[in-house]
Amino acid sequence: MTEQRLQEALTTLKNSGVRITPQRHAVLEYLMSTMKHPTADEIYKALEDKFPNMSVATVYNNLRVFLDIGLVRELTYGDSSSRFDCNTTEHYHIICDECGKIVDFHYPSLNEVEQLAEQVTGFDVTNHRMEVYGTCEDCQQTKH
Amino acid sequence: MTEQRLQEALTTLKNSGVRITPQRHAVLEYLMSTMKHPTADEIYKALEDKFPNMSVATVYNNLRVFLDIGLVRELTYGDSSSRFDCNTTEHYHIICDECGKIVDFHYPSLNEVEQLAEQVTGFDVTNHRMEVYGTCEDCQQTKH
DNA sequence: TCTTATTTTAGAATCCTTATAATTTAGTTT
DNA sequence: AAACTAAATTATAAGGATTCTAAAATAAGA
Repeated sequence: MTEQRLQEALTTLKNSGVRITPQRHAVLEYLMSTMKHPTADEIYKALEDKFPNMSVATVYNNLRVFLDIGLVRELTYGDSSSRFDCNTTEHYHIICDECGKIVDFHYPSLNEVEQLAEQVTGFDVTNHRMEVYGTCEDCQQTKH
Repeated sequence: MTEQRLQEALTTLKNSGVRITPQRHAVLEYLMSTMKHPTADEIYKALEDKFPNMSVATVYNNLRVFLDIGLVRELTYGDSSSRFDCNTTEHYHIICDECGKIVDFHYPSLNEVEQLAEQVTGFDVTNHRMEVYGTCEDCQQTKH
């Protein structure tokens, strides 16, 4: 399943004329294996055992390549560094104010939002993003 | 109207034990007078005629104070620097992909989103934000 | 007016990200 | 299988946004 997606992604890379290097493969594999939405630095640290000589620049370079091809999405919130999400299906994020956990959040179409926005503002709308904030179940329990 | 809001904000500051300095006043006044959603640096530049000796740090310090008190909201998008919005009423933003313009966008309650999110994820939801992207009317015309 | 805690200032420091230039390498061609 | 070449990696420097620091200035109360 994850393996399947990885193979598809590798094919997409090849078709785009992008070489498959061990580092690139590892970054992609890590992104696909985790449910977290890691920062560049988290990816870097997660792979430093396997690739002790890998440069942070390599992580950034590859994330940029994946972004350009549409294999990942960049998430920017208030905190300092970007997070990366390789789930490219339509979904939103819900973020815990306490622990910072980011959870994928699916629900029925909000496409009418885009239509409504077009009517109200006259924009030619291409997409939208939404984040919901709150306290996750774990942190609700921890709170006395 | 803007004057009214400014007075209210100043009162809020006083009640929070925050001193009203000329620089602080000017930053707040500028934020309230513009429909743009300026960056810290834009505010700094806009005030450099009035306050040639003001430090950028002062702008950042004051924005932080306003944020803590809830007088402004911080908007973080993909681009490098944060933008600040002193419209604290419920609204969303629609952003032009071409020129970067940010327009306030009002429409009927999306509170059901928060309710639905609670049901699906078990989070205790406090708020949400949404950005819609597209091409504004000006840029649609410019495009041949 | 005097006092003091807060604010401002200038500049250094930090963090995240991108640029540079030299070295290595993936993948094709011979 | 060896050679080739464009692309990728590396280490490091550079960049931009923001925060920190310590000294000087000042708002607002006594």
